[in-house]
Amino acid sequence: MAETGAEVFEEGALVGVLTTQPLDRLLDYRAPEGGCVLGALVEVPLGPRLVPGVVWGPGKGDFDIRKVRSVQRVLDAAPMREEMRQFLTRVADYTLTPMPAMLRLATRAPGLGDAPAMRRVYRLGAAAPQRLTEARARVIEVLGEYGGLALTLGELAEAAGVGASVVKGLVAQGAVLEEDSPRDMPYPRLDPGLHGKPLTADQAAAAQVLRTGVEGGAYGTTLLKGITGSGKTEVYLEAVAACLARGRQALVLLPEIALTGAFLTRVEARFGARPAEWHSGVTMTERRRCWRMVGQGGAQLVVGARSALFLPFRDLGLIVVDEEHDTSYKQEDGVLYNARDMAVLRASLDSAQVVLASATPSLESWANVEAGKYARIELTSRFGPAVLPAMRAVDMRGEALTAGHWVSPTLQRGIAERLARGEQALLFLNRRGYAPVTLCRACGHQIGCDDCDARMVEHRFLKRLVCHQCGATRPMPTLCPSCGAEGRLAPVGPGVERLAEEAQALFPDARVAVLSSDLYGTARALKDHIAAIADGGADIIIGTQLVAKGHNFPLLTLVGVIDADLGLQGSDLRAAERTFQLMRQVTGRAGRGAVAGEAMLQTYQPEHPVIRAILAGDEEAFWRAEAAERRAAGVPPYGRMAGIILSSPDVQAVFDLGNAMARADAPLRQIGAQVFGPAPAPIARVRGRHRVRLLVKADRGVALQPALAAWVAQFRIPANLRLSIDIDPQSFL
DNA sequence: AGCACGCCGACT
DNA sequence: GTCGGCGTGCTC
Repeated sequence: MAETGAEVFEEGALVGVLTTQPLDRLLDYRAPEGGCVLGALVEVPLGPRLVPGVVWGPGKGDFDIRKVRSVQRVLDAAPMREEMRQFLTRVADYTLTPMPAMLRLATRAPGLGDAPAMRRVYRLGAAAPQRLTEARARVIEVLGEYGGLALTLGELAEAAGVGASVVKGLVAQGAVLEEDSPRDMPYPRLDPGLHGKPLTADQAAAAQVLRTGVEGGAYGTTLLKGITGSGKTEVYLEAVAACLARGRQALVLLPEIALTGAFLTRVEARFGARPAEWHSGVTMTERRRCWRMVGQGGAQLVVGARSALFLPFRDLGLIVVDEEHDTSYKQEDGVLYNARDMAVLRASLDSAQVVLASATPSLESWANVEAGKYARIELTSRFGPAVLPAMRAVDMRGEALTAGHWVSPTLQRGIAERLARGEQALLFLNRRGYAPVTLCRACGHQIGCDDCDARMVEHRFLKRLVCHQCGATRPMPTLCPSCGAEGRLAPVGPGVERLAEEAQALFPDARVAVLSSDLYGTARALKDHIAAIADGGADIIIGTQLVAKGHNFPLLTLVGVIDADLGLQGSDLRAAERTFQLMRQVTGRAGRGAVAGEAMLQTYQPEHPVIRAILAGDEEAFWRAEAAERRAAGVPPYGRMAGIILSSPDVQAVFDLGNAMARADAPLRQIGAQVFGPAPAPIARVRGRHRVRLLVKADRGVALQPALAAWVAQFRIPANLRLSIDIDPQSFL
């Protein structure tokens, strides 16, 4: 496993090349003139085209030797390191992604195939200028001022206030030298020795623990927990400093690119220069520079989005995953991976440390701490113990609510009180899906599926109840199966828009604002909107989890959680987590605002342990109750799940294949896994493609991926049908 | 992924 | 008789 130096293939030797073309195996080529090393980035002929690839190993020699062609050329980039090749292989195995797609992720640099971009620069020459005109003198003066620094023609002409011809004239005389230099410059050195903000004793102790970890030079993961204002960033920047001081590279992952600007400024204040940046908002030129410099060691610190995990670091010593609980770490990048988990994998291969920072860690990380896999450091607030909002449950079984309404009279009175005092109220919807749950307004009974733990939802067109887990349907009953009340069954679960309408109807004079990420084109527009609202631009705010992202609302004193029950029965596991996190974040602000906050949780199950733990504000109790729920249901992190999405313009085709897959489940039964579905996917149609979802549930510790691969391999997938596998899906609707 | 080859309908 | 539809198959 140790890297055998630089393994060299002599010219003409057979090499196995992994290309970015969707072929499921390596292709044999002959090493080019001058040979090539293992891991070399190359360009190979494939049919009529040239495609990028990586020399992955010796050739197998099982292909007609007369048809083997030669590697066209070796690209001018650092060869892919052994750790990186292993990382790609492991991520591919875990996420069941074909290797070419992994390679595309790892070579997503613009201009990779190009020769290193050069630019023409100008510096002072040896010869003295003839006929020293005023313009010529200014050029010489500017070049003198900039010392040895080379300027481009445009920069020089502008600085000297002359035309390009003046410079060219001086070049002709030899008074100014014209030369080519690489366009991609190393990033300015960061100085880990500069002094950071003074740390409290608490923070200094935490920083010391992280520093010790980094200095050990081995793998380890630490959960760094601390509420907003507890100095998490300062603390992990100390770990970054220790890493840079050892000469290793560091990576800080942020969940949203909107957060990078502020973070770069903090890095500059701490280390005296700005680090490399990697995310979708960065220009092509800058990306190329970042990718190359990371590979050459000209970038010490990268701040970026999740795809930065696939940059070609030479010697990565530390990965910080900030806001590790954030769900945007798991998203489609062509490859479905969870950046938090893959950061841990990459670090373990690179003998690097991981710091997972969050005020409200994910249950997965909490469970890993409990299991002894991660260390944990907790920062207490410098403002003293957190002040929780006054929280109480609104027992919805006793509230007079008509169908289609969600704001209980109790919550309504609370809102009226706040509005009268000129304060703000937030109505919080903690769910992601769109399907409402069917429940009895008399007793709170939720109609569940006979075969699953999931609740059933009303399908408007079919006028039947549908289980969104397994797809089973049954007629809509008129009587409650539990208490027998007639006509009290209703679909519950508003969308933000309908909730906003209801709030406006209840409070005609109030200004109602909806906060939803899909309502705004850009992150900037959204941020401005949030700032305006926080400033008092609205009286009632309707929002989903988005609101819970670290914005300060000084006027906000009442939070109403519309349906605190969602998620208690497994439809969206993280709903309870989000409710709890919101309570924490409101807490974080209450300490700073002048007025005490209040929270009302509308629930049909006030005695449920998870609800009780939220109300008690007892974090450990909440985690334990939530962990117990999930353990009992056998869902992550105590069981394993995979979602399979089939999509095609042809509805019949997706259901046919889905049903066939559900029947041919022998490979899954072998490992004791179960298949549910097919059922319509959470978003049943996307851009004209019908989507169907199957869910696979297995015990923890079984080899799920090989079984899934064997299961899927039984079928021939028609050309216009796409099958994607989502390991560890975020929601199971 | 491309881009070939290959076997069945409406055109000069 | 051909031009062309995109369904299967190959690319080292």
